[in-house]
Amino acid sequence: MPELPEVETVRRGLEPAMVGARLAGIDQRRPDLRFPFPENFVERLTGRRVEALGRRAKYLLADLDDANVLVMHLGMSGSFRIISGEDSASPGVFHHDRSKNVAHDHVAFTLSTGTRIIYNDPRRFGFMELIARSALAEHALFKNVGIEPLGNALDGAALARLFAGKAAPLKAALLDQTLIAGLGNIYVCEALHRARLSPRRAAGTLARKDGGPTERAHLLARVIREVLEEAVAAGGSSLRDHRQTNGALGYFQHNFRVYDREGSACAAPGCGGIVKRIVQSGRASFFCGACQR
DNA sequence: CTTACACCCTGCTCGC
DNA sequence: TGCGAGCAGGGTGTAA
Repeated sequence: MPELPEVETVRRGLEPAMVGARLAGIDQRRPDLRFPFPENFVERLTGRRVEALGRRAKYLLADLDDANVLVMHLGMSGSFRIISGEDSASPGVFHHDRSKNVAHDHVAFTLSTGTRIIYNDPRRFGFMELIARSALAEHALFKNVGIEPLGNALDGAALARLFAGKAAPLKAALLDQTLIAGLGNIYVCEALHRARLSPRRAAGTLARKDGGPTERAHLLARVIREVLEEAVAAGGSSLRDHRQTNGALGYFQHNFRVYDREGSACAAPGCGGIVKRIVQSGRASFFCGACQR
């Protein structure tokens, strides 16, 4: 489930349970996910206190009291759930969720508070890494990561600067994590619809000849921020993660205007177009051919 | 430098 | 009902 809003939702759900607690026990149930776990993963984590839980792009970053950072990526199918403990229900985190196949519970953290936090990932495209905090920014995982779309750095001028001269389609440019970090397939489709921009349009067309932003660049920057903020407020989108209880998690999927809505009427008032599905660089793009240009 | 594509892996849905 | 094909929210490595 994880694009920026989903990862941020998970972060907010885990934060009250994890921050301030020690990792009293770690149950690592296989040697690898997408990549091998770090050497001595269990030994290096046991007894560490979590000082903060942050997010960069689609990565969760747990600051530890030994100046290392536990970096966690959810891949396509990763999720965390919280078992028992004193914590209250938290959005974005599965509590006592029986819909998860425990065969895919790959890591379980037992906290000093008694709470257990379990990482489940059927496809195993996620991974965990331990990196010295001082080396984080220059680490291969992060040195080329682009700007945060919810930070102050994203505006029309930034988009124009990043996209100037690019022949690549807007869809590909927005998915490129080295330019803007955290957007994924859903929110790129949704943002482009809100900006009435075709996913096939060349990214460079959002910059003027002098490199400055066009009106469309300002609009796109604004709607990217808007759709991400709305999705975070909704607890992200839950597509294939069926929840038994706790309606607090992820209802932004009900607000999709184009994603996975091929054949539906365009949601734009008075448009009358039909949502189309095309494939761009191997991934589905949903858009209205009538109002997105 | 681009851009395109296969691939990693499991599970679900759809059409026959 | 069974079965294979195709597809899925991500990222990387390779090739052209």
